[in-house]
Amino acid sequence: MSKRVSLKDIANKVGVSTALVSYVLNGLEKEKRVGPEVVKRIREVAGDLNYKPNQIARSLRKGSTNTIGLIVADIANPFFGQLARIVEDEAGKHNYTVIIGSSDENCVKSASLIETFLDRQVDGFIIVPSEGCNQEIESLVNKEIPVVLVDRFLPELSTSYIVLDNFGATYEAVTHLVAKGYKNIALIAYKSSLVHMQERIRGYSEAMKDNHLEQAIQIKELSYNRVKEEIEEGVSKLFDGNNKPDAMIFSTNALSISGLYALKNHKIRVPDDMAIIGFDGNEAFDFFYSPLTFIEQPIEEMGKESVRVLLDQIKGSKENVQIELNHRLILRESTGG
Amino acid sequence: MSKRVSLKDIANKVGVSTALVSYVLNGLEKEKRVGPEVVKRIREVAGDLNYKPNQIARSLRKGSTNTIGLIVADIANPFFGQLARIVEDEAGKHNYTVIIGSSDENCVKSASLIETFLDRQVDGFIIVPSEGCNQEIESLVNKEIPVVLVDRFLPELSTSYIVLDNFGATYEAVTHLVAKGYKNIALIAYKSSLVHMQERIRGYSEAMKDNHLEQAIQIKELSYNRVKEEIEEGVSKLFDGNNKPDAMIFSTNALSISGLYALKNHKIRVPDDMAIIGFDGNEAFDFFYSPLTFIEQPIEEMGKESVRVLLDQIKGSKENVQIELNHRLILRESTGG
DNA sequence: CTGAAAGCGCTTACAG
DNA sequence: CTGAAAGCGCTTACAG
Repeated sequence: MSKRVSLKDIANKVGVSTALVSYVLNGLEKEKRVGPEVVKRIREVAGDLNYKPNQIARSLRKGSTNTIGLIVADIANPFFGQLARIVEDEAGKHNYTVIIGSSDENCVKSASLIETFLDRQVDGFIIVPSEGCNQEIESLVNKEIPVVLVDRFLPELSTSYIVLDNFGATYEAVTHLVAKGYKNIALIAYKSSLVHMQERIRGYSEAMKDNHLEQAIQIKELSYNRVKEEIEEGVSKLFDGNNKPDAMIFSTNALSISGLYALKNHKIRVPDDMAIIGFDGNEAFDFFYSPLTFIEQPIEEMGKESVRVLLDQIKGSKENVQIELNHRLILRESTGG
Repeated sequence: MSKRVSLKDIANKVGVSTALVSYVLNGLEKEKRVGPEVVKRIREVAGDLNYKPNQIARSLRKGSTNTIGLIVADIANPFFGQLARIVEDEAGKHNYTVIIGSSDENCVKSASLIETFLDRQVDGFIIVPSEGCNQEIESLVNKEIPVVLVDRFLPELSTSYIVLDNFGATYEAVTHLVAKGYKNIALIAYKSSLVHMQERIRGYSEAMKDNHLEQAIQIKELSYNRVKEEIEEGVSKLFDGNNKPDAMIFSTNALSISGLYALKNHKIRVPDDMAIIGFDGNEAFDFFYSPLTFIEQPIEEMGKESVRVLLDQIKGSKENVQIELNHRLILRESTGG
């Protein structure tokens, strides 16, 4: 491997110190400090030698790496893939690089990713927090390492975060179904104490109560790691029960997809046997024979804002910015057109 | 921010040199070199102080970063998201971190990502090469920087790569359609000189010829940046033409999805008006009213192999490993069940 | 056998 | 005003 060109190589060739080369190449010569012909010569030689600064050395010296650590639940999940793409683009505009890790909603993996990224001296974190990982994130906060939570937040912790108006999203979903004449509305959720899930559940429950449907409340809470098995079971049970639902709301993208497979297997007709509302956009929603009404999240805004807020913190802002973004309910055939 | 603990802090506390601490903590004390009580004490203090090595300093010193640069077309595309996830997991097992960039099939962006990653001293690259970027990748090869191409390769360059048997994939797709009685089979492709696309086109063409259907060959080549517009146009034209196709093969995941939207808009009935074969698995394929027959790629193997081959190169192997993985044709209703 | 000293490639406080 | 020297936090060749 041909050795990389360093500041020293340029300095030797021009006959000045590396310090001066560094000043010039970083545009800090302040003109007066050095003759214009030397500046020109340094630039020339740097160009000829195709000099590229070694960011690792610079990072060590400056104590910052221009790197953001992004931890999502699973980069293969389209919602997080899209989010990661926005983060990548936004960070890139500001000369930051992103390293990405998938936690699988698992606390041990999250902790290990945080540690790895910390060892690599990331300047800040954007994290989709998993259940029960408060401690790991709290320790970042205590160390005053910039961190922005996204998609969910931890109410016990005082951090910046960007989330959806989860309560409003499911509340509106119920309201829409009620307006369409549905009454036995079930919610499919994850078994999770995380606030985004609790808020989606609360939005559903409150809306049901406000519509005097509390006796029809049915919530199926599934385990993240056993969704496929449990959703089949859950759908069967809902249908064998006494108050068979006439509508279902899925509270995440992945649950929606799994739910659609279950409905397909059970040959349940949408919206005749049952109306359906999904979460997040998804191509599969469009090609389901009865295109899905769904709760749309502003992923782009979510990604952009999280980068913006994080960079502010990296630049020194001590303010916690807590943003709730608005959903949009996209109406289609699965709730009666 | 509480200052990080460094080797020096431990050394001071124990009363030895940082060198010794480094040896001990890296398990290189060779026992004899230092008394067991000192080893114990160093380990103790490191634990008490919660010492974490600074990887940036280590990287600068060692000249390697344990970081892989992964460049895909678009991390938000599920195919690349899944690939990235495999790469992340495999790399993690070997203590490597992955930085990801999306090129949008654009040469300028690819070049800029390569440069950024190079400045950050990645130990090697896994790249989905874009059209016309031979020069950038060639320069990596010339600098003897480990690089593995994935999904596609550049025949002019001698590098390692992991790709699909693209020729075989479309060849079998045609064969299957012919066996089902279809004759006017069209191919929807990208306008691209990249070898994976050319091979898919060649597989289609050869299979058509081998089945004496050369007069029915119809290939629509679309621009990556204008797929949505052009596919509508393309589908319309195919249907207005003299030899209206009775079957279509889509040659990528994204083309398949766009194609399904077009078919839906044009109210073309699958498989009665037209049989369809998609590329890659996709949830949307399952929920299309006529579930799609598709060419399945072994994404997991592709990701694992690319990491394995890259790490071999990083460890010094000079051998170029060129692997063609087998597709599987998954038969479903869109080609007649 | 042992451990202090040099050095990776930068940046910038500070001595002259 | 100028630029040499110190130092970021490690690792390891090498002098003793």
